[in-house]
Amino acid sequence: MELRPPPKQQHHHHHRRRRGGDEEEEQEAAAMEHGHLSLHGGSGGAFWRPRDEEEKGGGRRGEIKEVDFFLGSSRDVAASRRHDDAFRGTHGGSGDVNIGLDLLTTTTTTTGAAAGDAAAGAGEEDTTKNHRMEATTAVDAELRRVVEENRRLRGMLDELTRSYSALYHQYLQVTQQQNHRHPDHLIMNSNRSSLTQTHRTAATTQQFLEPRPSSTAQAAAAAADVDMAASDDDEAGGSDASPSLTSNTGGGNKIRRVGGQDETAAPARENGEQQTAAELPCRKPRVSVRARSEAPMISDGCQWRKYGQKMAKGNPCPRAYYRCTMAIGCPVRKQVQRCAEDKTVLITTYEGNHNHQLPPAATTMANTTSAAAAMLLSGPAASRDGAAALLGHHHHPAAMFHHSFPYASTMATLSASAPFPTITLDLTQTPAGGAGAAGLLHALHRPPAIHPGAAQAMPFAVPPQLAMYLPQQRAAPGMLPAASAGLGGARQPSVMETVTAALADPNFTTALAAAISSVVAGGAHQSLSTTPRSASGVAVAGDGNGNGSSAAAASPALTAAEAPAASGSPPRLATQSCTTST
DNA sequence: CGGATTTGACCGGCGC
DNA sequence: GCGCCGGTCAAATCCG
Ligand SMILES: [Zn+2]
Repeated sequence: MELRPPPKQQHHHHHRRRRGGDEEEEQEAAAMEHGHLSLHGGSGGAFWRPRDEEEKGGGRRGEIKEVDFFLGSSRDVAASRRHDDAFRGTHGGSGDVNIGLDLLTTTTTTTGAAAGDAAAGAGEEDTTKNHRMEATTAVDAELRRVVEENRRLRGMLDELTRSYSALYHQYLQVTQQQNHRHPDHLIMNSNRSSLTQTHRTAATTQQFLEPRPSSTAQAAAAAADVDMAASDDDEAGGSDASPSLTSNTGGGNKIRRVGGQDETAAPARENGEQQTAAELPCRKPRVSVRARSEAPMISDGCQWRKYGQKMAKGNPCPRAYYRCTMAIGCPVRKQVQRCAEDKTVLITTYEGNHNHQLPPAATTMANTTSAAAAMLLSGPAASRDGAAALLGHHHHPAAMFHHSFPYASTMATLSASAPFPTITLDLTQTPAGGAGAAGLLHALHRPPAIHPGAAQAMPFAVPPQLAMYLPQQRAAPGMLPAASAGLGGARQPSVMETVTAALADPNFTTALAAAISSVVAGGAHQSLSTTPRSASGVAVAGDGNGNGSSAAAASPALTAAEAPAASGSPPRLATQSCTTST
């Protein structure tokens, strides 16, 4: 810093560079200072404005679902209870007779005795009463049955959701392993565990992925399952605050080294850890989205700060560089550029994983993207099937995929070219209404390095379902050197299977969730009609909590739900080109 | 006044 | 080693 030349000199790059390094340092320092950084993240998550939901019909649904999900076990009871009440209320309202019954219902046990007394009084009445009694009991029984069933369903749903997540994690894990086949014993371990038990795996994975050494907690966590995961999250939150995590998250970020002087000097060291950690041989995967939009930038639910603009050699239109500002230190970057041929098409490329939670809208997109990525990952064959499925069979996972992920309706392309693997989602050709029809899924190449990480790298969002359980994970996966290993190897098939499963699952879960929630809610049915889209909702839920701020972890569902209170970011673009039709 | 943009310079990688 | 090129920085500027 001292060395820094007069402000004016922009020509002295080395100095500048150095400065850059400093900045980085500063940032880190800042992060550290705010031990509660994680909190920030959490709050951020909280403040995803509801606006997003409002923007989009689908969003709302997601909301609801989300609640249900999270509530999961703890809130479950309450919810069901509520449900019961509602039920009863309805009944009473509808039938006059019922009113009486209702009362009786409450006192079921006593009924018998009471009846007896009454009987003593008068014969006819007695019979009537008996009848009524019977009716009452019958209804009551029915009601109970229904409630019980409802509860069961909920349980199942919960379970499903959980396993799905676990599975997904597993999948990620496996893929990762393959990608960097490094002799890490850890990897091996994780692998084995993954094969054995899903739940456990999830926990393990988390650990594994987790940058910092929290081995002790792990065991417990592993055993514990989801809940444990939550606790881990807390921990994670703490870590978030720490610089290391940040760096990890940044993954690909490279810190610029200063000119010689700096190097010689000690200063580098502090950064050192970050640098090394951050520095990766391979570029992280990217996700790019093509959408029609007049606006200079599509609204993806995140806040971005422009940090550069350049004229790309290929086209007349400049390319703009943005950085995510939703959370301090969020490493995610994106570049926006108009397509040379068709200027109405806006190409947005995302890189990195968010270190914070994303707004619902963003999550939806993220889901779609990740799902698409997964599909692509699964390999050419799978994709082919997928296409076929689109055309007709709805049983096929791919078909479901499209159903659930509106954004997917178009076309996803995976390209290995360039230093980084890139997944491209083409949203330009979709007719507004039809999700299924036009959609086509393409897998062009199978670049060596595509892995779930890519999905995570995804722009808008963090890994969907995972986030919930693996707060920190986002950091690790994305940056792994893709190059090391392809999906290749004997393992591949299993991976594919996993992927398929993963894809299939979400839908099911989603649909189920939608159905249930709508029923429970008694009000919102839209979800059913529109259906699957709700998947996003699910994901959102997961994300919200997942991100790991301790706060979030503490009261996940609540946080997610309530959070969207007030953050005023102006409802910027109407451009949901992506959202709606584009 | 603080935060976001603008914009020209700077850097590292890559191909020649 | 040089120049191109994609990215990034950060001073200057804009804007609410
Ligand atoms: Zn972000």
